[in-house]
Amino acid sequence: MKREATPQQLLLDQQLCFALYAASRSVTGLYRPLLEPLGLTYPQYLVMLVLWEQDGLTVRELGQRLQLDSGTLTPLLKRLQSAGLVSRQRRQQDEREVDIRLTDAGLALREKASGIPECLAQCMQLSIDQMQTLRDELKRLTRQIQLSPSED
Amino acid sequence: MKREATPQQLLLDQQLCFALYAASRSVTGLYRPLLEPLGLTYPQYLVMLVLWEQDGLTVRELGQRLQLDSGTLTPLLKRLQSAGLVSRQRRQQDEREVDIRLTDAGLALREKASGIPECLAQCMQLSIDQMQTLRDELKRLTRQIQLSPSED
DNA sequence: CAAAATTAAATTGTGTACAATTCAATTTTT
DNA sequence: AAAAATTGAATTGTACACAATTTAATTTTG
Repeated sequence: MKREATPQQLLLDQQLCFALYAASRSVTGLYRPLLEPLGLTYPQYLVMLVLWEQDGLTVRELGQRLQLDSGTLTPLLKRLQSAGLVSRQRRQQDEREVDIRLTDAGLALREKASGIPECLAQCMQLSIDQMQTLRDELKRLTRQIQLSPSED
Repeated sequence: MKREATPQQLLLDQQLCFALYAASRSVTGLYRPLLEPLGLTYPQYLVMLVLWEQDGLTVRELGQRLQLDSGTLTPLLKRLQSAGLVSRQRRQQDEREVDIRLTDAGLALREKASGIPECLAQCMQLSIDQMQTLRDELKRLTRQIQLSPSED
C-alpha cells in the first residue's frame, strides 16, 4: 500500500496548537521547583494569586477569573484548606455560594512567593517588552476563541 | 491588619504564564468538538499526528517527540489500541522497546482529520503569518526553558 | 562471563481538567 | 404562595500529566 506524505497542515511541527501545549507544560515545569518549597502546585498558585489580589471570592468568581469549573476547583480548594492556606464557608446571604478566604498563613505566603515572577522571567530569557507582546497576543487569542464557542 | 497592594508582578493579568496556560486550555477546548466525531482526545490526536508522519515508533520516541513520559503515554496508547487505531508490540531486537504502529483504521482516520487544522485556523482568526510568528516564538520559549533545566 | 549499571515500559500515587449529574438554595412564574 | 426554573457547589467518571518506583531486558565492567 502506497503511503501518502502527510499534508503540510498535519505536521506536528507546523502546528501552533502543539507549540502552545508544549510551551504551557514547559512553563509549568519551570514553576514546579519554585513552588515546591511553598507546598503549592501551579494551579494552586494561580488561585493564591487571585486571592492575594482580592480576598473573599466565591468558587464561581474564582472560576470565572481562572476559567476553571467547580469540578476542578472544589477538590483543589479543599487541598488548600487542608494545607491551612484558605477557609471555605457558605455565605449566609446565599447559602449556595461558598466564600473562599485567605488564612493568615495564606496571606503570609505572598512574601515567600514574591520572588517567583522575577525568577521565571530570568529563566525565560525574554525582555519585558517581548513578554508583554507575547502575553497580549495570547490573551487576544484566548478572547477570540471564547467569543466563537462553536457556532451553535 | 493593613493589607498591602499586590505587587505588580504578582497580578494575574500581568503574567505571561497564566496567559499561556489559559490559551492552551482554550485551544484544546476548540479541538474537542472537532475530535469527538473521531473518538479522539487532543493528546491522542497528537500521538496520531506523530504516527501519521512516521509510523512504527517506540513509546520512548513518541515521548521525545511530544515531551511526554511513559506514565502518560502507556495508558493513552492502551486506549488507542482498544479503539483499534494502533498496535503495541515488543520489538524482537530489543524486548524492552514497544513498537507502536498504526492499524488500517488508524491510517484511514487521517482523511477524516485532514480538515481540522484549517478549521482551527479559521476559529483563531489569525493570518498564516501571525500563526507562524506566534508558533515560532513559543517554540523558542520552550527550547529556552528546556536548555536551563534548573541549574543543578 | 558474571555482577553491576543502565535502559525502556509499566505501575503507583497525587493532582489537575472537564463533561455530566446531583443536590440544595434561591428566583421566577403562574 | 406553590410549582417550575435557575443557580452554585459538589460529586462522579474519564483522561491526562508527572514524580517515583518497579520490573525486565540489555550493556557495560571488572
